[in-house]
Amino acid sequence: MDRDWEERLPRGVALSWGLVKQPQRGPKREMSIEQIVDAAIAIADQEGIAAVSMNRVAASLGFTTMSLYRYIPSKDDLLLLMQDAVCDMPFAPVTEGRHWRDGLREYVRISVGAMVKHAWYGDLPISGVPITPNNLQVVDYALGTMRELPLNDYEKMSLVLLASSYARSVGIIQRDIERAIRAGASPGAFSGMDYTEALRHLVTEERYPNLHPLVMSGAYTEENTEENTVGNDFDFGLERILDGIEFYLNAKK
Amino acid sequence: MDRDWEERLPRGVALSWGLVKQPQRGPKREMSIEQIVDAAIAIADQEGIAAVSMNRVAASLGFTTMSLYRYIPSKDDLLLLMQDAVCDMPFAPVTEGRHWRDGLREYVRISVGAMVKHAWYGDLPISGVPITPNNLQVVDYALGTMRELPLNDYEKMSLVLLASSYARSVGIIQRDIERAIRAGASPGAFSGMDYTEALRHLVTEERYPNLHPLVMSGAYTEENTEENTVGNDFDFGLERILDGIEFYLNAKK
DNA sequence: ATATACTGTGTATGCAATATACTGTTTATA
DNA sequence: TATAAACAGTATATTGCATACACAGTATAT
Repeated sequence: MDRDWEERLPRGVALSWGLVKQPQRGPKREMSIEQIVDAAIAIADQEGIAAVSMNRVAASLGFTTMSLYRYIPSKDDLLLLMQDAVCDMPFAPVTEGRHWRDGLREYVRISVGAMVKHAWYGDLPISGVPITPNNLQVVDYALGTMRELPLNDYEKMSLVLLASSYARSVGIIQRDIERAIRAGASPGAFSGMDYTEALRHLVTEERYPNLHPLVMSGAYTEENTEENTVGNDFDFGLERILDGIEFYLNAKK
Repeated sequence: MDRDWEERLPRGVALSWGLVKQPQRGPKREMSIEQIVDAAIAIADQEGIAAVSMNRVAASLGFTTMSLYRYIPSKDDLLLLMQDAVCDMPFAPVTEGRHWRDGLREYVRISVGAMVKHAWYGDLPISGVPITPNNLQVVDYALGTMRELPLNDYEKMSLVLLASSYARSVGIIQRDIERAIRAGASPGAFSGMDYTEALRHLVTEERYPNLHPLVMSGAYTEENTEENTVGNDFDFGLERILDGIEFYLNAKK
């Protein structure tokens, strides 16, 4: 009955698992961790992660700055909880006969969606392997898509890493595109578009022989064309990942 | 001869391209941007990105805090320059007959190496598509590995995104592993190892049916085994990416 | 009943980024 | 060559932040 392992967890992580003992005496609490995290997320959604300060969050709930520290021991822990909260994603329950490719596609699609909805998510660093509950739920879902595949644990983990890192990158770019559109860019003018002209001057053929043609054609800054919608572009990489997995599975047989 | 595009660049980006005009009059400068960035990187390498403050950097060079602002307009810009400096990577010059798979492997290997060397790199968010000179050099190199392949620009960009995002994720995990080892973890005890025991209690079979077995076997927290070195594990995902590309190339023929 | 563990608050500290004003220096130009 | 303009590094001040600490009031275990 050793509970040593609880103490070894970082405070914020312990909080995320609900491992911090509820107080028995004293006045009733007027807030909750969930409430605080929700308030912080609301602020971040509207004004960016930089607008999230302990003061700001507390004020938005009608309390003083220091009251938050009765619930969450530090701002870093608050950010951790925000991160984990975003990982509470609406994955469809796994249906029986679903193909693994469809499952992984769904996984990436939902992940990207969450990152677009919470644009600040990509601004928080990934500190290491997920160890918070919702984040692990995401990993569990991803693993679930590969349940029937003849792969060992290490292979599966490696593929989860592959898919999730791709989702993150795509999520960041998608977010930037939506930001640019929302900021009033003409529809069809995208992400790096503000810099397209500058890059055409700076990315010289001599110094960037391989990149140069892509900048000139507009492919680099993701200008939309008839044959190449951004969405298709992103799907392309995902399909290559899936192809790679499929190829490996076939080779194993 | 319109130079409008220069003004439209963010200040830090303009700096990274050396577009800011050198002063003509006044006293000789006693520092340089390069010097400042190097000093900041040295601090970050030793004590982490949190230790990098304008005051700290200036003091390490023997100047006052405010003197830095004569060179770099804001701390964010300094971080941007640090990021770009790390992207000055020692890619081997492209040899003629090299196979594209070897090229992409090299690309990922060097990228991961840079992230391990500068552990803080993964703590800086990716703000969007690369637009600084060294970062673009990295992109150029990655594109160069695919020079001979019958792919259009969008396909190539998508694959660069795929490879670089994988490199970043692996780099972060590798860094964590090295950190843990350096922090005195027994060799063979890795990344999430401090939390392994906790996760064994928390990741229940009911709630995490797919993840549970991996946590129990130690595969999730990357415990090393005879058949599965961490290095091999990381290589695995990369080979699947390469397989996916190869599969696609063959299908096109 | 009362000591204890808690609540939210008010105040204080220290650090960080950065604006602004200052003194002294170099150079273009009148 | 004189001198004004543009710059260098500095000193000081402002603002906002995270957070420690002490307080007054409140619920509960003993």
